[in-house]
Amino acid sequence: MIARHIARIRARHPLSAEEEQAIRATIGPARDVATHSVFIEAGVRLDHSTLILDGIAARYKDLRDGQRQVTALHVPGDFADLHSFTLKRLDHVLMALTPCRVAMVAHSRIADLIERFPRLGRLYWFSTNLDASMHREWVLSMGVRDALARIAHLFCEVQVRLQLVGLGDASGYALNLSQIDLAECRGLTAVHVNRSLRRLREMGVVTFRAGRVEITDWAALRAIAEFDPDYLYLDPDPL
Amino acid sequence: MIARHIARIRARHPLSAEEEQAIRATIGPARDVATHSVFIEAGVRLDHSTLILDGIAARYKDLRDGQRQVTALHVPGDFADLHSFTLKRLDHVLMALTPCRVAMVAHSRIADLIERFPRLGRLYWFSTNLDASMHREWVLSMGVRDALARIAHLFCEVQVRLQLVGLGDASGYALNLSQIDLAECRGLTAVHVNRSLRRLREMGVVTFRAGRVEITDWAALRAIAEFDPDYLYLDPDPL
DNA sequence: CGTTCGTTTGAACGACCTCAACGATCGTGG
DNA sequence: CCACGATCGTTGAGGTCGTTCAAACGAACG
Repeated sequence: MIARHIARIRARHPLSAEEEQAIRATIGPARDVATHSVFIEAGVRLDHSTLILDGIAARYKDLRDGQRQVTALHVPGDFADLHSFTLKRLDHVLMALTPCRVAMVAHSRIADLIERFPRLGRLYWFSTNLDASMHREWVLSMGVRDALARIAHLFCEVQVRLQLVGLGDASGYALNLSQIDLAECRGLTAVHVNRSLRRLREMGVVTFRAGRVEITDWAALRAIAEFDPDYLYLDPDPL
Repeated sequence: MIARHIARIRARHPLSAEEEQAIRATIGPARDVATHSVFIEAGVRLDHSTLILDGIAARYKDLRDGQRQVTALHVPGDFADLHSFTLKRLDHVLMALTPCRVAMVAHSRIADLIERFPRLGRLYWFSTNLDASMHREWVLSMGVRDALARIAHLFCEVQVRLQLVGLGDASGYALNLSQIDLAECRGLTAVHVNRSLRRLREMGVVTFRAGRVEITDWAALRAIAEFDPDYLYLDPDPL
């Protein structure tokens, strides 16, 4: 399952066999996390980061009245909280949105790794900068896209990210989230998400049902979202 | 003027005289950038990062119909595009919102610096992760805060960030942006920003006029915004 | 087989937008 | 020095997108 993490890196940068081996050696014990359970609390001092082996996880923050906003989604192969390596504690919570299998990676091992392989340090730095790039695209979505485009954009982003690690295909992918989860990702109410999903379905663009995103018209979906994958930095760069 | 950059770092982490000297040695030539002029284009391969010595700069993205969304604001002492060190090209534009003085820092110098001082590498990594943390707070703002809270939150954030580098005081600070700029930061129209500013003024909380944010009731402003500075990681940590 | 959780739909409301007009300020050029 | 255009701020009226509230339905699960 670490393979997905390696695949994710290789999609953007070459990785030697030696580097791959060194990365694999850092991976600590794995554990299962149940749906909707929090596996990293905000504000707690951390000495490890968490790799998503399987399932979908979310970073979220909430306001006093209980309104919750998901700020990032994580798919298999992603580090959910690599940024805790430098931040030491997080400003948000990490929660499993589906049953997840995660592996702990001690910060001390990451420190050793990047000392021995400084280039991997930059690759991991890149990875957190990629998270930031996705955050910016989300700011753009929440700021100027309407509900239809926001939802469409999320479907596009997840499609690309999952395909990178060998999950899903051109026709769609498994995404076992509730409409409530989607609403919390997009800054909308579940009611409005429901109506927007219906519109997308009736337009023959995409169907979200039974934990699966079925893309029936990729070009249209992309157009509605104004999705430009540039911000995912997919063109390999030697760094 | 580099002093603000040093102050910004010292607000979060200790810095030895030797480290400070090494950082100062990386700073390249400075230049002036006029209001509303772009100093880093999207998609262009970069070999340097840009330090803001003076003035306010913004990262923005826009959609086809011309709708613009600012994804981050930068104050003196900030690197506007340190992330280009690993990303190599940016997914967004960098523009001066007020007359700015900026300094170029060659990526090769940064590479040398962090090779000689690995801890500074982590501090700079931290800095980009801090940017990401602010992005997340912006996602939260755009997702769940209403117009009044969004604007109030921005005023709070900038207040704290400017005070860190010795600009402004408890009563307020200079912020020479137009209401249009503010609107593009908050995903609102200029008209609605205008009305919201009036409300904040009439409530006796904050006045935005003549390029200045005058905070008349910090507690109220903070309450309206539900501003919690946690995400700015101000408690010094040895790393 | 009742309870719970998510989905779906309707009706009414409200926050924010659009369009439009006018005023103030300021730099520029006649 | 004044006229002019440009830019920004301000206000009003009306429209729309998304919300709130409410209710009914289906599926999953003990």
